[in-house]
Amino acid sequence: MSTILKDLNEVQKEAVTSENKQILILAGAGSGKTRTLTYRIAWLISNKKIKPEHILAVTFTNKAAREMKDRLAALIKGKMSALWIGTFHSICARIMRMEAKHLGYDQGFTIYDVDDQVRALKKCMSRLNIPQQMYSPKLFQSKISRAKNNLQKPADLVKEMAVEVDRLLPDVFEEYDRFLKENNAMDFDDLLLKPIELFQNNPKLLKKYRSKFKSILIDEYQDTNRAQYELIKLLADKDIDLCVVGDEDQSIYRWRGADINNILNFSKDFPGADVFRLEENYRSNNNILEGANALVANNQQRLGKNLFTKRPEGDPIVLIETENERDEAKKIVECIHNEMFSKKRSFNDIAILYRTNAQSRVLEEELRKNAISYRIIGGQKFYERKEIRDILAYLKIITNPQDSVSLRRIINFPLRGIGDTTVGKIEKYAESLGITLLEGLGHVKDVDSISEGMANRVLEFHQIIQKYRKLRNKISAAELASTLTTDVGIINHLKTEYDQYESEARLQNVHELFNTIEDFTKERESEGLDNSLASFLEEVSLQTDIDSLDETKNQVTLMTLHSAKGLEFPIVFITGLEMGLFPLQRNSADPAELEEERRLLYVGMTRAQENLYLSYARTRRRFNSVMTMVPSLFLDEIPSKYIEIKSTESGRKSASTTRKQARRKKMLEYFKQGQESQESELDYSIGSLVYHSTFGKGKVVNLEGQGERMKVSVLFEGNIMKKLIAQYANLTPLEVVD
DNA sequence: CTTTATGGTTTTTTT
DNA sequence: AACCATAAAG
Repeated sequence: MSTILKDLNEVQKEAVTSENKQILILAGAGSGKTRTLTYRIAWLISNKKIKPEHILAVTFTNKAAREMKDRLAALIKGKMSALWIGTFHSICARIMRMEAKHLGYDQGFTIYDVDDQVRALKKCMSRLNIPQQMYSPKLFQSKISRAKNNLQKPADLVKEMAVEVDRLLPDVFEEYDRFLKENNAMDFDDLLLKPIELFQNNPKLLKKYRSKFKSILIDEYQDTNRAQYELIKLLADKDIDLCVVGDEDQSIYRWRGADINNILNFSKDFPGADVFRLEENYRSNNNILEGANALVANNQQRLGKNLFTKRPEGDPIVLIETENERDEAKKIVECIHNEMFSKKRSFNDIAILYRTNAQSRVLEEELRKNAISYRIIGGQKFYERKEIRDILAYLKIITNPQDSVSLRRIINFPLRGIGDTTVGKIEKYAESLGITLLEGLGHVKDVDSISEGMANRVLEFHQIIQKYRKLRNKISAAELASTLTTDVGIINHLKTEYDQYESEARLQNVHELFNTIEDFTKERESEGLDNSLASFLEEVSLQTDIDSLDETKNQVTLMTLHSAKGLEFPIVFITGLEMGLFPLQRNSADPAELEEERRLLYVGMTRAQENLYLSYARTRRRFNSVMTMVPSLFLDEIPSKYIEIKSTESGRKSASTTRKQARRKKMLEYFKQGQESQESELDYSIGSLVYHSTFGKGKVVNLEGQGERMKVSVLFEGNIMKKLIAQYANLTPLEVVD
């Protein structure tokens, strides 16, 4: 172990070997915080003789957990499978799997994601006779989630008369929780709340876990919310080691309930705690780091620190000024080419970051046109694709027969002639008897007003589900998924209901899913861990996009700034630095939110090791109209001595002071009148060539309608004909050929 | 009763 | 482009 300590600097070493019961490590970006945390765990095991099964380590992503586990295994050459390491959500899910019965849940409970939650809420609203046209289920979803994150129960919410939605909220909330229980389901927030409830009501169990986890370590502490904080307070008794690591300047999840005060007040919460500051940055060149430091210095809510680096000055930060989002994408491609040729970089070294997922499309198109291979994190996730969700719904109802949300999703998919009305009748019948919807299907013959033919179709479906419920413990999860998918007719549906192009893509996704299930079960088996279907579904529900990032492929990475947290790249592009977009419009009014946007940029900038590019566009297509954009105020907060401007045309390089003045003036105008200015710029003509991001090159063969409602018929390569609505299709005109 | 066609709406970030 | 709600068709 002593040899290992050589890899650490003085402060890191002190933090790793501190004997204090409570430790706060304030670790700036790139200061080796994950390293410190990993080494502390190694030190606890090898020097303090704490067994891995007595250590609980919380990371922000599953990927981080996996990496830390691997590093540990290499460091101390011990078996790490007994170590409890994962995200708050996955650790809580694991606890709940074991203790579910104490809260009246079955062990096979389903985890509802936002989509499931909204479906559940719709059902609850109709039970309460609340019209969905007037109140959106999504609004209730976010309000309930917020309440749960703040540890509020329905009764804690005041029925304020001011807003109608808030008056209805407690009732909807209560009904929703009841619904989840009936369905043996928990939403994301419940995963954190239920263990708290469990520990508060069951001192014996709390004691059990307190003696299990002798040492608790938490990464990214600045992004913990109230519920997570409460859980830590419960578990981290006085004689338990608690070590938290974080950076208040990188707190970017306020909107999700994260409370920056958790880290700001740690020393008050745990008087006598040791505080260590890791202030040497090993990642970024000096220009980048100083630029980022200057930016974040504009925030009030921070403990303040002096992050420095011994690395070289490096190249200045490059600011790319562009005309519009397409121009922005083209300039970025140009810069990528430069980097590739002049510095012999590979695609792997490059990340392009943006504020909103919607910005990725144009970037993707340009990259594709230029044969630059890329991967995209987030946006439409693999497990959220329709065909995958449908198969998962089948698997969910097989592991949790109470789950009516999943059942409703697939009862008529593929189409088998069982419509809403029939389901409604059976549901009513089931509710009156207090049985589950699935059981109700079995008794469909007892329901009046359902015809014999219909009842037979329902029974046929019921039998197929029962058949696989019986099979579930006899054959492997992968085998079950694949035979089921064919058996219920999904494969056939995918083959026949889509054109060739789409059908192939979707079938490929389905096979990828089967492979994933197989890999998962085999890996879990070899580690001697739970490899049931339920555990696979849990893993899927809690997976983040970043978790599937495969760094071995040579590709440019595209993702949101939020997803980029914790990563680093030699070259980073941050796009769309415009008022209203970054900082995002609705966030700039509230000073606290503006500070969070600033931290988000800080996080983005500090991902870069050697080269950092910032870009903005003068006009941008947003919400279906072209808007005039004003450069982000954040650009003025980075001192110009760190910046080199790469202007678009005519070398319009005014002195920076005049530029600033102009920008301020424009900003004022912007705040006064909001933003608008539309241009209609859809000019396609019959015979012109266009490019589409999924279908490729094609030729316009017909036009219908005018202006916003114009429809374009395009014949794509491979004789695929598509009729597209011009304003949404996002077609790129190619050179016109006569 | 179910299926299909149509039109309107939507986009902030995510466990 | 995907999703929903609604209306008309089968």
